[in-house]
Amino acid sequence: MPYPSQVNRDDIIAQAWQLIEADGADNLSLNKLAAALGVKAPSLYRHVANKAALLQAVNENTSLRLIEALQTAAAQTSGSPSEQVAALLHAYRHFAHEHPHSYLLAFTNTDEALRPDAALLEQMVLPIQTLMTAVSGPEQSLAALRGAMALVHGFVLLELHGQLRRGGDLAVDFATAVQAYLRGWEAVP
Amino acid sequence: MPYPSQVNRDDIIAQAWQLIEADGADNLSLNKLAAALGVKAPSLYRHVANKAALLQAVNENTSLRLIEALQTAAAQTSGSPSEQVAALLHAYRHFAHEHPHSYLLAFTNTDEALRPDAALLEQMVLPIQTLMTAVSGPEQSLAALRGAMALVHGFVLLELHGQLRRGGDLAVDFATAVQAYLRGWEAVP
DNA sequence: ACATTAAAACTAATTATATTAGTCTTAATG
DNA sequence: CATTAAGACTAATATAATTAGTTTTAATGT
Repeated sequence: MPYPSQVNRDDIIAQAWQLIEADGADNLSLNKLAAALGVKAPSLYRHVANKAALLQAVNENTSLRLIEALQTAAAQTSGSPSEQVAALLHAYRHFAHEHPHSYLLAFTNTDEALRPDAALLEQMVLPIQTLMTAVSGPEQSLAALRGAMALVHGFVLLELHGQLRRGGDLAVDFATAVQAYLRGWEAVP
Repeated sequence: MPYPSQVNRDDIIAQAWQLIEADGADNLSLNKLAAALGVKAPSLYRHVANKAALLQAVNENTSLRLIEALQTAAAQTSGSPSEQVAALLHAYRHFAHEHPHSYLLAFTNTDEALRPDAALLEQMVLPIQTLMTAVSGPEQSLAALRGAMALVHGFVLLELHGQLRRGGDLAVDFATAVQAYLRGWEAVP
């Protein structure tokens, strides 16, 4: 192996993840990343096609972690289907709060190439979908799932982007909104 | 006045808005913008402090247009408070679909300095807030408003970011989700 | 008519970043 | 001990934002 320092693809992605967690994707340059790994920027191209591919790998990492968090939460939840959905939506929000920069990079990206792929997204929402179907019935299950995801995702983004600045307890308001939404599905005419 | 071409701050912001509408903020460079105005990039600094200030002005423009769209919709709506809220949420979504790039730039921004200010945001949601209060009662009106905004904003972003790719009619699913949410508030125990 | 001023353009330079081309180092292999 | 190839390096290029310093020209005052 050449030269003192040595780096592999996984190291690079792990380090990128950490820098993004700390400072956000906007503040990640390949120079900084390389420096953190004790290497110069061009060396990274030995392991990663380009910055987009790197960020895509970071995003896949984020998706996998979120999937894991939701599966864990699903395994630990009990109660009525509605209560369990609520618990998963809270777990989802909790993840976003724990990893705001990674969450934003993974799930609010204009760049087609950086988006998590469809299969991963499906796997991600599967636990919620299953329970939601029990709440809404199978006919409307996709609409009900989409509404649920919109509600959490939207709430989280409004929080992360600083658009809920009028006070009050955001955790309580989130719980209240989720309950209203689920109650609406239970009260189908 | 000096030199053949001449440009003022409003021209610059209007042109930036148009380029962003067409191609997204990621594809706007000061070079392109200046060229579209028949001028060189450094000339822009005579009228705008820097790129951030320019984008901030563009975002304010977007907010004002959205405010106008919602006020117009509010003026034309009739029916029960729930029906009127639903109509406003549809108008909101419609605006986002008509102006996806501008919407994303204005409302999904990590950069503190680019965010629409609090007063403008309040003005924006005021028509929705007023009606929502009639649905939820005044006690819970802030939570109810936040949930409604989260639902639309989240739904729109999932759409714009290509995360609802499993078919079905998204307009119908949106309407369905909104109805469920509002029904939930009407069915408060 | 002419000199002055000031707004607003310009060119040239600086910094940062991603990326490519071409070179050097060294561990492993024959 | 020679060769090879992975993986580092330096140097160079292109694009962007931004700053410094210069030039143009309309308007103003004498």
